[in-house]
This record gives sequence, structure tokens and C-alpha cells, in this order.
Amino acid sequence: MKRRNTPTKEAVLDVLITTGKAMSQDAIEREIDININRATIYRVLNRFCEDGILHRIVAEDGKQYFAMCINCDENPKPLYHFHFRCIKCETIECLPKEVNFSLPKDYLIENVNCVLSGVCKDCSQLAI
Amino acid sequence: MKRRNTPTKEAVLDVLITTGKAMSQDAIEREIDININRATIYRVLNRFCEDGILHRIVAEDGKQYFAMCINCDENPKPLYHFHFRCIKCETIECLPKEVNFSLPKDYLIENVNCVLSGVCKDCSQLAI
DNA sequence: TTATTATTGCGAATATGTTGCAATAATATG
DNA sequence: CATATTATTGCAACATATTCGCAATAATAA
Repeated sequence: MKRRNTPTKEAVLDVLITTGKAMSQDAIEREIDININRATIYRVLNRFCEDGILHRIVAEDGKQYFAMCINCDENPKPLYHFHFRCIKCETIECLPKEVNFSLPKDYLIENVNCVLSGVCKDCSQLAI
Repeated sequence: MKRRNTPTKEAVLDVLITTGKAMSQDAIEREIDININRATIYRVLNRFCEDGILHRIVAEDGKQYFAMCINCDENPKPLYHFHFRCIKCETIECLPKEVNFSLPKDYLIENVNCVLSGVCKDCSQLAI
């Protein structure tokens, strides 16, 4: 199943690149100027995840967030990194901090989903 | 708002104690012999969380899971510990492993939600 | 025993995410 | 350039998780 280039895919990637953070489907939809169907956005996001272009984070709000893989911006992130979700501005960012864990014997690891939440520096300074 | 003792609350706690793992609303409902309304179970669980009796984990499936706080069983867990979700048996257990993280300056931490997923030892050995 | 009010059940509402299907459009081929 | 192939889209419907309003019930206090 060969992939095709579509305005939708470009628009979605664009938003994620310029924002530089992890975004949910509705946030992405809000940011895109052209009108794109909800289901289509999900399908595009899922395909990007399959292709290793995006990674998916599930936050404590139970929602899925999507972010560019590894080299979101200048500083490369370790494979399994922490994420920070700001409860004020509702954005999620990848932290350049690796998740260190060890599993008891006979456990097989498949995925890591670590989200810290609180108030990000921008919002905490606004509060002053 | 003073809390009252009800059969529902007892039943829910009972299941969580005997299972010793984190369970979702539907898993709890399945395990309880008496009939309890879905909404009621959620309310009971939420109240227990408010009261610090249970803690809430959100897994990659976007669902909420609830587990006894800290001293789920004999071995006490650190405040912020990892959780392991088995994709075979669909259970979540608290790992006695503390989450070590550090935040950039001016970030305020509020909550930590770390879930590793894969195959637990019981299920990985079944596969052999 | 009675009054107060926390708790429950029920139904409906909300939100997130997925899916089937027909229509559209990106790419490859002649 | 014209056409065939099929990936992608839009739409509506669906599935599931969780919450909420409201009236009825029941736990506790008096």
C-alpha cells in the first residue's frame, strides 16, 4: 500500500512541525485553515504513526496526542522520553529526558507511555 | 460532605484488594457479584481517589484504572511508581519501581502517569 | 423514630476514536 | 495527454468510556 501525497497530510505535518509539541486531533483541526474531516485527520495521524513519522502519547485526560518522532526540533530525544502536559495551556511537549526503568524477570516490554503533568514554565510565569 | 458506608463501596474495595492490581470500571463490575450501576461505580472510584484511598492510572488504551494506594500489598510502593500493563491478560500492576525524573526550571509538577506495556511474566511463560 | 443528606439507579448526554461505503483524486502506465 | 488503478477522503453511523441531572433510597445523626 503505497502512500500518496495529499494536502491533508501536508497540513497536518505542517502544524505539528511548527508547533513543535504533541497535539490532539481537535487541536490540530483547530489550527489547520482548510477544512478536514475528523475521521480523515485520525487516519492520517494513524498512518504517520505506522510509518514511524509520528509517535503517539496518551495523556491522563485519556486523549491521544501526536508528536514528531525523535528529532522534533534541534535536540534529538531518546527513544523513550518523558512528556510534559501543561494543565493550563493544554499542550504536551517532549522532554529531552530518557525514561529509565527496569522490569522484573520474564517481562517483555513493548511500549512506554510516561506523562508528567503540571504547569509549564510559560504558564507558571504568567501566574506571577 | 461526610462519607457513608455502603455495600457498593465495600464491594469495590474488596475486589481491588483481593485482585491486588489496577482495574477498570468494567473489570470491577464483572468481578462484583451484586449488581451495581456503572455510574455508581465511577462515582465510588472517584470518591476513593479524592480521599487518597485509590490512585488512578490512565493506560495507553485511554481507559482509567484504579488501584489501592501505596500499600497495595506487602511491599510498599513509592509515591510515583511505574505501572505495567499486560497486553495479553489486560491487567495493570504497580511496579515497586520509583519514577525518577527532573523538570526544567519553572515547571511545576502535579501528577505522574507512567505506564510500561508489554507481556507480563505469567503470560510470557504461557507462550513458551 | 424521625430528619438530614449522602448515595444510588436510571436515562440521557458528551467526548473520543473507529469503520463501512461511495465519491474523489494522486499516481502510474500506455 | 488520456486512462486505469487504488489510496484517500467525507459522511454518517457506530462503539466505548465517562459524566450528569434528577428523583428515589438508605446511612447516619438527633
